[in-house]
Amino acid sequence: MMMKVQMLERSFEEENKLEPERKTELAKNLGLQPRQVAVWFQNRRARWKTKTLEMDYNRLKSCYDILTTECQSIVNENEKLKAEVTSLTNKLQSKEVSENSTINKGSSSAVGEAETVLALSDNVKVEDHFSTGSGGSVVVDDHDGPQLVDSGDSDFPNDDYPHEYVVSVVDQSEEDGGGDDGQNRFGYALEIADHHHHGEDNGFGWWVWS
DNA sequence: TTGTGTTTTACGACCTC
DNA sequence: GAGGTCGTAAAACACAA
Repeated sequence: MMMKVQMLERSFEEENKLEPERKTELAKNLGLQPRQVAVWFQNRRARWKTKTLEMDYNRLKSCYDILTTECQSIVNENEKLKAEVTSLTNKLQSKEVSENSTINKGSSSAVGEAETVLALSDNVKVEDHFSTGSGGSVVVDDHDGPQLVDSGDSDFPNDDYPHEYVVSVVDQSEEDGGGDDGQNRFGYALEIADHHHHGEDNGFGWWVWS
């Protein structure tokens, strides 16, 4: 009996579909009914499919976990940079105020100029402090996640961050208004997985991870 | 020994080529 | 119509209590 199963397994490894000739030959060699051989192959294919689905699930899950961690570190970095922007903006404003008071102590003709400078400084936008003039990349945060506004001269190290990666982040926040539920993250993970690990179909129905 | 969970075998219903 | 998948019942098996 054990021998028969081993032979069936070997035959299944060679080819998981059963042609009529092979079926009758196997049945003859094993002393089984052709119907039994056919049923055995049907059940074996079902078990194989269940197993591959399980493997696919585990691979996707681990990929998702990695991407979730990466995403969280990017969010943390973003928070750090935002805090830095706030701090530097405050410093700049207090410096401008102290300079104005110095001017006020001077000639009365300087008062008008100081008022002009103050008025201008009030209109300065945060983004302006980052602007490099023309063609510079600016990352703003009016959604939950970072958005690449102008990729013309981005500071993203392109070798380390493939295009698909950057575009994916933008697409997600635009589509759902910056939502961050599990489903969107999962879609994101799948997308990244697809781009990063485009292993070829090995004929067994599961991915090969590079 | 027995109750319980898992695996294997077999079958019917339905689908595809 | 042959042969595939899918869902499921029943038998066989493994194992803890």
